[in-house]
Amino acid sequence: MGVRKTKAAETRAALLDAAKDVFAERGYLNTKITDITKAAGRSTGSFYEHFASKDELLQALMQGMDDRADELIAATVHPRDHDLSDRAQLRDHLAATWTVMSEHRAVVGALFQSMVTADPGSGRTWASLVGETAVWREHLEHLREQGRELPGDPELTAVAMGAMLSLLGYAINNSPGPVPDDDTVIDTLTDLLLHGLAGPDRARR
Amino acid sequence: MGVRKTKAAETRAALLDAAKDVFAERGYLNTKITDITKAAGRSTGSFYEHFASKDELLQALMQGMDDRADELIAATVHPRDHDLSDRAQLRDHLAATWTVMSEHRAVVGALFQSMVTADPGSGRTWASLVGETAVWREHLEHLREQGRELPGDPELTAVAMGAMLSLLGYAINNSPGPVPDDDTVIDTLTDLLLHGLAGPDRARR
DNA sequence: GTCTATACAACGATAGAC
DNA sequence: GTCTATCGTTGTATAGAC
Repeated sequence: MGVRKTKAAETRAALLDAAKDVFAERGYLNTKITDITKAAGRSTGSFYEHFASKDELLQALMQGMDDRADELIAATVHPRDHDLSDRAQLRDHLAATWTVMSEHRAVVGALFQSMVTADPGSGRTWASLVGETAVWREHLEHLREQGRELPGDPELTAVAMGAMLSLLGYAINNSPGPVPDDDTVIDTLTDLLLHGLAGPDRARR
Repeated sequence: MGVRKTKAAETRAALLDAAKDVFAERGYLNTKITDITKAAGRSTGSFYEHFASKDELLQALMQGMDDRADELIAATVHPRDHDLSDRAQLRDHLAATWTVMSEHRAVVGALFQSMVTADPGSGRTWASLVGETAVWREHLEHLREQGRELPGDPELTAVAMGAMLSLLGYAINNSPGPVPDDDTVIDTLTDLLLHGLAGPDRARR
């Protein structure tokens, strides 16, 4: 790789990196282009050499996150047979999602803001949740095909779970005060989603 | 009430009403002051005679919604003893929340956008969820005092439930495509939160 | 109280030198 | 590719007439 390309790549990387910091601090929507360039030590004009807009930069950040997330998911979870009604497997899935959200909270937060800000008529929030939870939906469909009774439609159930994780994650990751630690949250969500409020003993009562 | 006060009240009401329509159409964040005044058939200057800012108008809308919501909740739900692990009672609580969100989706959507847009460091999302789910938390604490095992800390559990309802409601209320109807959603959420993915029969397997 | 007209600030985006 | 300087747009908020 030539020197010119290297320098350009460095600037691009610097902008992406600075954007993450600034997004974490002020939020995506409140961040101006100049906030990013200032934090990166570059000029306004230079920004547009690499990104057409703030939104395009966000897409690039998301791409980088997805790449690593796919690795994690593919490597950690996914034994060929997945049974979300098995405690260990459900917990693994929730933990994987939660971990990704924690490790990339700046990007996740930015995407969340971007999603919620979209034109109401676009249905982007629903579409986004459906996409994020596609794997869970497939697992639930698989369970249903095996004759297991589920709370309801697999897609709706998966989306509901995703909604819970997403907004709770956003709330916790952006809370300054005392907040439950990751393991506590994951355990609570696992039990809640596995056996509900009635708990595992209900049939014996 | 004098004529002058009446006219002023009418303009105020017209602005509030128009704001709801415009928020529903474009979303709160994408709505400009002039969008509201135009829809209300009033002038820009007149707006500031009644509200200091768009945010203050939103607070007024929220106030009006809360008043009616409190009526509904107080009247419909709340037998002295509340048991969220009782299917009918859980369903009533979920249905009440869901109904309020549906009937006031413009205001709820606006509040949601406003909440998510807030400075990340403010912790407003977490605080807001805690506030909205205070009643559920109390019910869960009551259950725990009676020796019932719960998935986890009552506040965390209640907030998780609220997160699920809030984001799912936002997604569904702003989706143009085919989406599950209210009863289906409420039934699914009830079963999911009552018995989880494992279902009521787990102990017998 | 309500209107019209406008001042003013903020920000996105580009032009042109280096 | 990167910079400085600047244009143009958009939206908030106010001034002053009625």
